[in-house]
Amino acid sequence: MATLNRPGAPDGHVCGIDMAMEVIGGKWKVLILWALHEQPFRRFGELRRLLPGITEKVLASHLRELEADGIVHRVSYDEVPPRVEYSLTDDGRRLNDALQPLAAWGRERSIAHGMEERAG
Amino acid sequence: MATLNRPGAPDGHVCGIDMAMEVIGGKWKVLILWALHEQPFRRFGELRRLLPGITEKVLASHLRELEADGIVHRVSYDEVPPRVEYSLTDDGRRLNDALQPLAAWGRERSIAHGMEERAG
DNA sequence: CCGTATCCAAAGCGATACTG
DNA sequence: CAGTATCGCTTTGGATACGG
Repeated sequence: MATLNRPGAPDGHVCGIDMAMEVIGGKWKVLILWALHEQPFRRFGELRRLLPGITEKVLASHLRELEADGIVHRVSYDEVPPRVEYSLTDDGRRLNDALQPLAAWGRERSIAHGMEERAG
Repeated sequence: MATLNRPGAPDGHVCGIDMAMEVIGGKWKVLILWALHEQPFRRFGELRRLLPGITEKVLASHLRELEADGIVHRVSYDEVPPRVEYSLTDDGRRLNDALQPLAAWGRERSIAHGMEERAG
């Protein structure tokens, strides 16, 4: 024992968190999850509008990675103009649920820091 | 509504997760938290041994960032040879607690993937 | 023992232009 | 509408050597 789960560690898989971090590690990924969990599905342009500042390249690549990781489901309709719908898989919904305590921690923290600023 | 909490978004601070991600975003940070939560404190060299593959530079800089973020507490004893003890702050313990559902999700996932490999 | 200093490689991200 | 292609920058992390 006594080592954590990095590749090369004698007895890895102790805490499981870095597996999760690899999935949500991209700069915008948790925000994509959040945007998807509010609705049954979202279209590409809709996500782009919900994430001001993201580029098409980054949105597309993050969506492809989340799809490869089984977090996001993609349905492409063969129409003109094109229509593509993104949604969370069951595992994606579980991931999003598991993220909620972390979100709550972040919110508490931003409130506390806001109070500091007003006090200081 | 309808936008998330990136800088520049009209009504940020909706989900709070990216604030948390900024704190735990470094490659080894969640592992450092995990290593610290098991004991009241850990010494520098102890952490280095617990995290096989991490370099001294990265460990030191991650610890300094976590300290600046109020997650880790550092106590330096003026002795020869030097002794420094790192521990979680209260906020660090809360963060670690908030990480547990994510860790559970990651463990379930690695189990599921292991079964796939043995089946395929 | 507990770090810092320096340099380098790789990844990630952003800007822009273009396509089916 | 929903992407892909290309390029360059910035950030991050790794290797190694050295210092209090």
